[in-house]
Amino acid sequence: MDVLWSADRPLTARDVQQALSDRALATTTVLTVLGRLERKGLVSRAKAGRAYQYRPRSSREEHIAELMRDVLDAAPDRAAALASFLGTVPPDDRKTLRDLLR
Amino acid sequence: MDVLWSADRPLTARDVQQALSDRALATTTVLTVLGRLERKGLVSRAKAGRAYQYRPRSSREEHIAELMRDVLDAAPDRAAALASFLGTVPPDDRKTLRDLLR
DNA sequence: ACCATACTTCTACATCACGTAGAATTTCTA
DNA sequence: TAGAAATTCTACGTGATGTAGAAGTATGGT
Repeated sequence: MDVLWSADRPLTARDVQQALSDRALATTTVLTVLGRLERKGLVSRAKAGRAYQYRPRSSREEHIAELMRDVLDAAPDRAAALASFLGTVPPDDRKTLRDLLR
Repeated sequence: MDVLWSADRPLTARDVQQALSDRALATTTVLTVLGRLERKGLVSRAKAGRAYQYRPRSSREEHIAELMRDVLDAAPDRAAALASFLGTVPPDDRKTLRDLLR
């Protein structure tokens, strides 16, 4: 996902493999992972010539926001959870939120 | 964790087992899980007579807040993640946050 | 039109977390 | 001190994940 999120265009498996060349992954490994990510709805793919091109279904930040929401949804007392959250977060984040909520 | 969080006092393994009596878990099963939770820092225990008593290290809401923070920490652009988060959350939550930030 | 090559799919294996519990050991308490 | 209760150690099945080989399919150049 990091590779796909960092790219500004859809990537083929080979592109991803090259981006991770330090790990020397087999092509099939990359394909397997991309396939699993697709099955989980994190990426979509479209045929482009001989290969598929993969792109993230949502941005990294959207994804993170969704994860945060999922976590929050486990709270019986959402307000208390949010209060605690504000407490553990750096002041900058509180300022960001204040501005966004205006 | 749900059992421990719902209790207003430290619980022994037997207490937990009884609280989950519908699942008919073996005592050792409960002990194993409590031990793993302790290893992960989610609960602490203190000897009380023959048995240990377990209690959550933090409240459910504190725990949830920490998880949210962990997720947020994975964002390179925290402000964007927070903005997205506010967008996926119900209006009530936004109001809660507005009030808390005042 | 054909074949080598690139790409994909299917299958597989190791590892890890987790739910579950038996065997063996320790420790109260009557 | 003996028996019951509790803990520890070990273990097994399952599902997610990282990894990749074998085999099938399609593409592009000649």
